[in-house]
Amino acid sequence: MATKQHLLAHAEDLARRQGYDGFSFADLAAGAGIRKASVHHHFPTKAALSTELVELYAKRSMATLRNADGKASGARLAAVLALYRTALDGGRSQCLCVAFGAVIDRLPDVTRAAVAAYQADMLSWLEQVFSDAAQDGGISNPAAPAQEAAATFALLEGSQLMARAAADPSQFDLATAPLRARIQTGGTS
Amino acid sequence: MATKQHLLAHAEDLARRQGYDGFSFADLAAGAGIRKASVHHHFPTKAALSTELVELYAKRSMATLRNADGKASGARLAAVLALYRTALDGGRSQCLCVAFGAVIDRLPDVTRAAVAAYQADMLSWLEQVFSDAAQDGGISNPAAPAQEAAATFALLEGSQLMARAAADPSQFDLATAPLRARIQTGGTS
DNA sequence: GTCTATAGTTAGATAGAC
DNA sequence: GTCTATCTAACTATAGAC
Repeated sequence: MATKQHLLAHAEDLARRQGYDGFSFADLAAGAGIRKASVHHHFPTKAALSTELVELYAKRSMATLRNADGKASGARLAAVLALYRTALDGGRSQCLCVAFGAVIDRLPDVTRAAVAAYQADMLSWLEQVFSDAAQDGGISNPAAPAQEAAATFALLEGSQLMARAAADPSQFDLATAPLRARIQTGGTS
Repeated sequence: MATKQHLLAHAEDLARRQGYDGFSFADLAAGAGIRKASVHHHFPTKAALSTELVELYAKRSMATLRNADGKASGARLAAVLALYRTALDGGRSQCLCVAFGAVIDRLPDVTRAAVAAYQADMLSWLEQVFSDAAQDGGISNPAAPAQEAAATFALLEGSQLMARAAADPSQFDLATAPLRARIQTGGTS
């Protein structure tokens, strides 16, 4: 079981940095100190491995966000900003669904479905945040929640992409500054 | 020369949809009706081909934007929104630098530099738009131009990513709606 | 400018021994 | 659960004939 966890961790790291076509069973085998054939014992196909990767990533991400449930809308928006800032890892990495989303056409059907599900969950969670913001005033200038959720999700993914291409993680902070500025620290506006 | 143009066009299409590791000399050869070795006559290496691809893409994109130079800030912002909406091609494709940016670690050095240059040009152009907006009032609620430029670029790239992962191009419009709503059609506010 | 032929490497996946 | 061995296919790239 420890081997499987090690394989998953290494696979996630490689997949996030190099993309779906950028990691192989050989890479994972080398990382775990076993042979390629042994990796297939834990994950029959790359499709199965990738799907499990996305599902675990989604579960972990949503669990992190749900820790903030109950807090005011501004605090929850700050939480999702922190989640993506952390995932950037100083420019070393990015969200798994940025890496996989960019090559969505290349993914096995099951993996593509897992990416879409992750995205739908995120959007739904964000929509609730902006819906609550209209009540508690925790975020200034609120537009329609569905628009705000989509715009926020796109901004977070795009900011990671931009920061990494520029090899400058501070670009993430620059791009998200206007959104962060909308968080009302004083509670009800 | 016609063959080279055909190879470039096919390569761009594949690269944007499938990513750097998702297209091959074999694909290009098949598309042009020639052999793999013949493709190497036009482009010695994949690094050279990819770099030329990015440079041509950047040149074409910037030329499109410069057509709007001289117009008011709001019209120029609308132009860049249209550029990315068009590049999405109904969900069929995406900006070349979204595809390549997501696997920036995998790119040859020269190609990575070309992607970074494209991004720097775009950010510089956007910064001027928001800088002018502070004067002509063509965009409401203007924050610092460098922040606005970064946020806009990230939003455009992220919106493409999101729309394609959701297999729903209207998600691009949803995500960009709040930004579009800031364009003041009446000229000076 | 295109071809055949091929080198050298890597990929995902399987069979069957231990 | 890990191994050796192997398969088939794909990859980038080159040499040299036409």
